[in-house]
This record gives sequence, C-alpha cells and structure tokens, in this order.
Amino acid sequence: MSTLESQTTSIARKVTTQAVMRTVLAEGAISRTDVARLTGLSKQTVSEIVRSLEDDGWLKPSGRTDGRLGRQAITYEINADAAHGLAIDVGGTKVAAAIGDLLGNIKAEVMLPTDPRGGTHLVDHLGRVVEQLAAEAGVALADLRVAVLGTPGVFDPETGHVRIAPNVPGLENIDLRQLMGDRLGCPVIVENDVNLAALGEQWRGQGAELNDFAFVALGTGIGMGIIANRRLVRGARGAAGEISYLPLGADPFDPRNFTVGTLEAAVGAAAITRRFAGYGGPSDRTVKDVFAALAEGDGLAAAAIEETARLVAVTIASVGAVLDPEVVILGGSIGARDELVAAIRRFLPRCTPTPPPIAISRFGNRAGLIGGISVAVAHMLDELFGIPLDQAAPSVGRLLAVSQG
Amino acid sequence: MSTLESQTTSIARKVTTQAVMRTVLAEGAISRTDVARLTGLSKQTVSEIVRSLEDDGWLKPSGRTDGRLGRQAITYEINADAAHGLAIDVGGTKVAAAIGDLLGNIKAEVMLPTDPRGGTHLVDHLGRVVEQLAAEAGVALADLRVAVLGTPGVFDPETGHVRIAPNVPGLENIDLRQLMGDRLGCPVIVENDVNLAALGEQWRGQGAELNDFAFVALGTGIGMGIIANRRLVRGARGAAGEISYLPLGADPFDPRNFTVGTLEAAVGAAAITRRFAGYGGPSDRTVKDVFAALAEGDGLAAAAIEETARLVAVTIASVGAVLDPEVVILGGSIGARDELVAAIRRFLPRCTPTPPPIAISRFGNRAGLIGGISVAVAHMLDELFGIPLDQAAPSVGRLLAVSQG
DNA sequence: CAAATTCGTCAGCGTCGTTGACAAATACAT
DNA sequence: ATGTATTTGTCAACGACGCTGACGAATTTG
Repeated sequence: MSTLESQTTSIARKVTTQAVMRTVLAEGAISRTDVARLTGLSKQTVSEIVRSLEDDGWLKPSGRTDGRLGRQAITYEINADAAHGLAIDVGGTKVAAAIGDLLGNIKAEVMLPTDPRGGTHLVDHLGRVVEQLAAEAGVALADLRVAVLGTPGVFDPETGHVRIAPNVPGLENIDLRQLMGDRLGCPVIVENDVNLAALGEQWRGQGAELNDFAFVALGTGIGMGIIANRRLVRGARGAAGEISYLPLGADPFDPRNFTVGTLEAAVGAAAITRRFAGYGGPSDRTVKDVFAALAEGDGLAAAAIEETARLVAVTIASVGAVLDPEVVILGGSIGARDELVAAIRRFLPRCTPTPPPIAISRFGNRAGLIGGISVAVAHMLDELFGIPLDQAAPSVGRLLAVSQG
Repeated sequence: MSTLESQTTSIARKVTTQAVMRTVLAEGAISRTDVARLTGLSKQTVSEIVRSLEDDGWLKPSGRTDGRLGRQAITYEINADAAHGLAIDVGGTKVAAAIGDLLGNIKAEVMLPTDPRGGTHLVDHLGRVVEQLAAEAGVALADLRVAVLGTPGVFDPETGHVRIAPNVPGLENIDLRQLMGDRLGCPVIVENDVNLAALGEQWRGQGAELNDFAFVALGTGIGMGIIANRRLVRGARGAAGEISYLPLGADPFDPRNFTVGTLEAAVGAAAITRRFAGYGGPSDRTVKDVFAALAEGDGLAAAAIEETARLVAVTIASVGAVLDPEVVILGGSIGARDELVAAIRRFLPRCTPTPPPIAISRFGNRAGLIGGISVAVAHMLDELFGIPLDQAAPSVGRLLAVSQG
C-alpha cells in the first residue's frame, strides 16, 4: 500500500482520516476518545479509522492513559518507521547525509569530505554513502520515499541543473536531480543549502513558532534564507535571499562587482583576511587565525572584524527594512561566531531605528541537514496523508469544529 | 441566511458545496454537467447542490450552452449581488471609496478631499460618504458584509491603531477599526495602502498570475508591498516593505535619518525639489514643475530627476537581491511617471547583474482602492464559502480528481 | 464493596454520493 | 423533413459513512 487510500475510499473518509492523522501528529500519544473530542468526530468513527490506520501500519498503540478517572484508554501514535526519508547537504568541502523516519527522528548520520572531482563522481560517491547509511539505519534503500539534496547556488527546476555554485566543481553541468533519482530510485528534491538551513531553524531551531524570520549564512560567501508567512520564499527564479548582490560595501555601479557580488566581496572570508593584511597584518592568515588574533587582543584583527560586522549590520538593516523579520538568525562558519555577533549587535541599533533581534543558529553546520530532513518529512506527510506541514493542526480543528454547530 | 451552512449540513456536503462554488467561481458561466466533470462529482450530486445554492441565492441561471452536440445545458454563475463589500483608501490629501459585489464588480465609486481635521472627524466624514455611496450603488448599508480600509503607516492589529502615519492627522491616536466598525456595522479590515495597491495589481493588474513581485510606491514618501508565494508579506510587525528605512542614499549611521528614513530623505518628493534648488534651480517649485521643466529640456531638472532615478534603481537592486521578484511594479504620483521609469530602467542593469523587469502600475492612484475591493471579495468568499482567494480552483480540482481513482 | 466515571463496541438510522436507466432536447447526416 | 447520435437532466436503488444511544468492561474514589 503506497498511499493512504484504498481504491474505494470516499472523499469523506479521506478528509476524516487526514483529520485524525493531523491530530495524532500534533498531539503525539493520544487516546481515541481524545481524538474524537479534538476533531469533533464520534468515538465510533475514530475507532474505525484508527483501526484501519493501524492495519495499514501508519499508527501503533503506544501505551495507556493514567491519572484520569475511569477506565484507562489505549493511546496511539504515529508509527514513525512506516516511512523513511533522506537528506544530503553538499558543501564545498564536506557532505553531510542523514536518514530520518516519518517523524524526523534521525536514524543514521555521517559527515565526510566532498569528492573533489565533483560532477558525476560526486553522484557516485553520494550513492555509496547513502547505501552505507541505509544499512546503518536498518532501512532498505528501496524503502526510502524521498531524498532532499541541499546545494549551494540556485537550483533550476526546469532543467534540474544548479546555477552559480562556484564551490562545488562540476555541479552546474549535470542534471543533478535526474542522476540522483536514478541512483537512489526515489524522488529527489533539490534546494539551496541556506534555504534548507532556514527551514531547519523553522522546524526545530531558533525559528520555531515564528511566522517571519531570516537566516543569514556567513562563510566563504554570504546568503540568506527567508521565511515569510511560515513559508520559504524562493522568489521568481529561486534566487531570493542571494544577498551577495546587495549594493552595499562597494560602488554598486562598478561592473567588477557583478561576478562576485557587491557585498560578498566586502564581507566574505576573503575580505576579512584581505582587510587584516591591508591594515598591516600578516597576509598568509586564515579567518580562523584572525579570530584567534582578536582573542589575544590584536587591534588589527579587531579592526578587520569590526569592519565586517559593520557591513553585516547594514545588510541586516536592509533585510529588516524589506522583510520586517521577527528575528534574524546568523549561521555559517563565520556568522555564528560570538565575537562577530556581539559586534553586529553593537552596530545594528546605530544604523536602523527598528533593529531586528539577532539569534545564533541552533544547529550550526548541521542546520542544512536538519532542514533537509524537515523537508523530507513534509514531503512524506503530504504524499501519504495530504498534510501540508505548514498547515498545522489548529486549522483542522477549526474546520471540523464548525461541522458540528 | 448568513453563511453557507444550514444547521444540519454534514461536513461532506460542505466540502462538495465548496468545490462546486470554487469551480463556478473559476469557470464563470458553466453547466452542471461540466461542473460534475471538473469536480469529479456525479451529475446527480451537482444538480442537488446547485439547486440548493440557487434556492439560497448564491447561484443563478445565466443562459444555455450552444455550439455543442446534443441537448443544450443551462449554465449557472455566481449571483454577484448576493453580497457586497466596501473599500476605502485614505490618503493624505484624498480619500477614495468604492462598493463592490461578490465578484468585485464596482457598483459605485467616489474620490474626495480628505477631511483635514483628521481623527474622529475623518471617521464621521467617511461614514457619510459611505452612506451616500451605498445609496448610489443600491445597497443597504446594513447589507455590507465587510469594509476594507487602506491607510498609510503600519496598522497594529492588537490595538487597532495605525502607527507612523505622518500624512493623515490624528490617525495614530484612535482605534480606527473599532470606530469605523461601530459606524458601519460590519467587520473592518485595516491594511497599509501600499500593501493594498500590491494586492490590487495581483488581482487584476500587472501582478496577475505572478507568484512573486513587489509594488514600489513613490510619492511623498517611498513604500513597498511584497507578494511572495502569491501571498502578501506583512512581516512580524506589519512593517515589511517599509523601505524608507533602507540604508541607501545617506550615511546609515547618521542618527538624523532615523525619523524620516534614510532613503526617503533622498528620493521623496521633497528631495527632488530640494535637489532641483540645490543645483541652482528656483526653490519654490513643486515636483510637477520639475517634471515640466524636464519636458522642456531643463538640464537642472534632468539632473535632479536622474539622481532620484539612480537611487531608486539601487533600491530596486536591493529589493531584487533580497526577494528575486518576477517584476517590480512602480506606482505612486512620482513612481509612475514615464520619464522617471525610463531613467530607472537605464540605471538598473548597471548596478545589478540580475535586474528585475520594471512595470508601471496598471491602476495608478486607484490601485489601493482596487486592492481593497479584492480583499473585500476574498473576505466574503472565505466567510461565505470557506474559499481562500489565494487557493485557486486548480488545487481543488486535483483534490477531487484523486478521490475518483 | 458500591458508586461514579470513562473507555470501547454494537446495532440501528439518516445523510450523502454514486450508478444505471430513461425521457427530453438538440445537432448532424441523409 | 426525418432519423440517428449525442448530450442533458431526473428518478430510483444501493452502498459507504458517520452519528446516536445503549451497554458491558475497566478503573478510580469514597
């Protein structure tokens, strides 16, 4: 049985079954009577539906109620092992992969160096990694229902190609979705890595419960994932949040800034080391070195980092003016550093009357992977039960509550 | 009968009735057989539902099919007169108001000077205007189901007050929604005027069929309405699109720019006349005068306007980098001027590698009013039939098509 | 142990939507 | 003009769904 419905299920049964699933999903272990109360359905109907869902393996008994008066009830919960999904985060230096169940519990996870040859070699490598991961998680490869792939750059759904991914060689010339789909034998969703990180923070991180926030990743480059009205904003061509092209930090009318991105040239990792050297520091230092020097009280390092913080503050002010986010979450190898964040927090109120609160990514370099798992879960729930993840249970409650009056 | 359901309507009947309404809404005049085909329901069921909807006044026969083989069918369509809504656009100098029916057809419309005393005087004035408008439209005031009020500034749903509305006196200190609601006796929705303009363009203007675009209003000040994923983006505090605070055009760290908005001081109407005077032109000219001088080949006027165009181009580049809109629609008394738009179109490709297309508002100074009508229609459809306007008919088609398999 | 309470199932019933048949209406071919 | 194919619209019968009320089972409270 691949999806919820058998052949002769009526639409009414489907709607009520979805309502039951949503309720169990939202409440966790719950008795049938409580499901009936919450959905407005009768005990009888709920019992029938739960029985059928249990027969099909989507629900399972999980225990009994206690502490309440009267007879104990059997509680039911989602059978998380009924489906599994895969997430892969492909970075310039490392790939991370994880397999999660229907509730997003991670069953196995690895992080490895990226195959430097890129392109189809990368696909092969990922294929082997996933096979091993599946074995470790105790899931047959054929049982994976969806794979979510996070990559730098802009994914074009029309061609299946990734555009503008300078850090991963050979990614732009292959139909990544097609190749990975063939290799894994399941649908593949490709998404920008920073967008996935934003979704990860939305799912179980700093953005949980928020309708509107932005995730700014600061590392080799700078990028942003936008959540507005609880949904990811991709823009018309999937390039929303590509703030490396913001006209800040350099003359926007200088055509040299077209290739790198006006802002990226000013706040990226290279900019910090360049600036450090420009102020008179050694020219062979990495960003990590500069931060180490800052910790030891080096004034040049402080100046180099302050300058970046100042520009990031103006960037956040710009984003704040456009989007009015509830919070801006900082992530990435540089963006999540306390010293930088502290400096940004100092600058921000000085360049905008309404500075958005700043938070540090909860998941660090795993945010993209977590976000990938969340997308996989959302895809599975939608496929299996027709439940959009962003349509939380409360709305269902209302829908059905109306039907009683 | 205030809403769709009678007391004993089951949830199944409600769902199918909604599906029928959505189909008629999307298709216009349509026969019952075609509704059955599109929804996947049986002819019999559709006939029953249409009969009941006709009895309740929501649908009406509209003609007969022809040109097809076989017996002619009676077509049905929405009875647009079954409900009416009101839109009011309150500006600093003028107020516009319109009454529209369930399909958004405008039955009566006026534009008048804003009561300069503001505050409760404004409410009184609007009340009288609406009474006259209702009489003109042939709608009893008590039959208005919703009023949509567009105002400058940021509306706070918690308090019912409008914040930061410098152009309309006394608007910030009254509970506008409450007062208008009491006066009109129907629910009142208050929304930023530029957001409404964006919704207007989305409904039947330059943004129709687009998932992601931005509406930039340039006049006394500068503001933006954002549509992303087909939905209006308001932000956490309703201040999304308040781009007057973008750190462009002046030193963002200069605290003087906090009150006016860094950008607004550089591109607003006052900036054009100030710049014109600064370049050596007469200091008592209005924006209209400056544009007139430009038309006569005045170099000073050209320079003043070019400078604004340059800054607006950078602004649009910023917005483009953040949101990746499919198009940026320009509106407002200044923003919609051809000469300015032409200059902006020249500058834009020089400051960003991915310049979004520029369009000129289709509705001009009526955009906010049209948007208000669209919100009123959406509200009525949702209230009466549970149909969110942004959830178009296609998705319903899919839902029901599945139920057949 | 008795009373109160809650859980879970059974039987009966009404509503909803579908199916198949059939009369009515219309276009097209001859 | 006439007959045939096609489409519309309604009727009756039927099955699926969900609700109600009743009742036994299980558990807490006094």
